[in-house]
Amino acid sequence: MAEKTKLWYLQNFNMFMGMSKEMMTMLDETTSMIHNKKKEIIYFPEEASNTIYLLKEGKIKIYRLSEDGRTTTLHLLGPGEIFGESALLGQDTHDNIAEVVEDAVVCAIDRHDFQELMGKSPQLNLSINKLIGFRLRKIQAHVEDLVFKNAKERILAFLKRYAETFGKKMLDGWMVRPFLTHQEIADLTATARQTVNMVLNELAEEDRIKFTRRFLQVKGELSLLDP
Amino acid sequence: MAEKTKLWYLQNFNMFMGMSKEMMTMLDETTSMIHNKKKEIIYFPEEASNTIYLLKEGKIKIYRLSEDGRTTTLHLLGPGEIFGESALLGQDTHDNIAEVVEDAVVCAIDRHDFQELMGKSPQLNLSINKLIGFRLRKIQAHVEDLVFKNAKERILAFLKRYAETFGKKMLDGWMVRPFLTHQEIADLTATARQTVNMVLNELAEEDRIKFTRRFLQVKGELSLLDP
DNA sequence: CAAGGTTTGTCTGAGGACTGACAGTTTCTC
DNA sequence: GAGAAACTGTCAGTCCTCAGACAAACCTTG
Repeated sequence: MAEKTKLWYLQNFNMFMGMSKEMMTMLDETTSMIHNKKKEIIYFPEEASNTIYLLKEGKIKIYRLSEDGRTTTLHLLGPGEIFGESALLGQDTHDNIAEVVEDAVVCAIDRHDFQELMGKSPQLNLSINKLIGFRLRKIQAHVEDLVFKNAKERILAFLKRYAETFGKKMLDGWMVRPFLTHQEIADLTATARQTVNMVLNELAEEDRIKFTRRFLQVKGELSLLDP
Repeated sequence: MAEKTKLWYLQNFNMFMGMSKEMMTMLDETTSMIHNKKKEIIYFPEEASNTIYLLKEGKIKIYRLSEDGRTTTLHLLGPGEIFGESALLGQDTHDNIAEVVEDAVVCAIDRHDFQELMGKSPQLNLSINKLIGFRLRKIQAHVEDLVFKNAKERILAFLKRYAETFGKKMLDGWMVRPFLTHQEIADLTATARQTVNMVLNELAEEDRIKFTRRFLQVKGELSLLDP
């Protein structure tokens, strides 16, 4: 794949659609593009949040650790999403961990620069509001899942969303590549690794999905993953 | 208690601190003050979200119902808080239920009027951002509690927050009045009513709290409620 | 390509917390 | 103030899902 320029990335960011040329230039001048390898940590809780990140390629997870070392993942983000938004919301430190799940390209923008931009562009302001609204809705749905659904239902719901968000529609179903480890799915659904394993094999048994370490294939419409 | 005027309420809303007199007047003209009785529903999911609400007095809960009639409460709001904010976040319908828990006085503002105000006042814009950030943080903490804590710990954590937020510090501890029903606490902590009952009696047994249907008293510092 | 680390597959036992049931209290309403 | 409705208290049984243990398969990195 040909190397892409930062400007190319910025221009293809939904959020910046309809932004004037001057502003794009300013944006281009004030951002820095960073390549991150899997397992790299982008920020920690308590760390000062002076930067907004735009995810260009790869996947990032936003998660938390408990005192005794357990993990729960709040968001799994893909290309086109923003993170580190605490900086825009009146907090001066992060409260989650952001870690690279798949090698990523990220644009970093200083919070002040970004806020200046926001001040000048009601467009951008609106986009950010929408984004935060979306984030809020997503996590409320997560709470709902945690409370109302059992382990199997949560895993199914997650697989469906995952395929929907990151997969490609094929003639005979959906294909997502690469796939996650069972442990990663467990962290995303607040279940145990063994439970994920069981559910996944059950689904394969029933011929609803096919999976290896490398890919997940849903053998038909995503409604196949409804409970 | 003497009746208070709408303007009085508006002026004492943190969010509007530092707002010009003209804007306050405009606000006063475009809002309507509503008194709501316990159990009244302010909005439903799917309902168009054309209004922002400012809670002046009383308590409101924001919650969800499952298909089979179970309930989980996402937020319990007190005076000074805003709700119905979906309208500001690019959604045209609500996705939760808002219900009065304690007789409430609410100011309703049309979303367009409010957005116009926001456009004119960066102050207000900032306040709203902070508020949304706060909301986001709160619900992330809720997820963390759901995943990492067991039922008893969740109930303890809730009681602590509840006393902190709504209680008064006394010579010998904290007093909150009125108290919630066990079922309401269960809905807030994703536990069963019977479990709440058990934990509450256990705490009273240990002389850490005292409670009736009318009040909750914490017999000392709030750290008494740490697990 | 060998060795070590990581991930998957499977089974078993244990326990936290829910459900249901019902009696006893308190509060509300007419 | 009486009756109904709502809430609290308690117990026993059940079940979901987690935790632990270990072998096998797979990947990756010198």
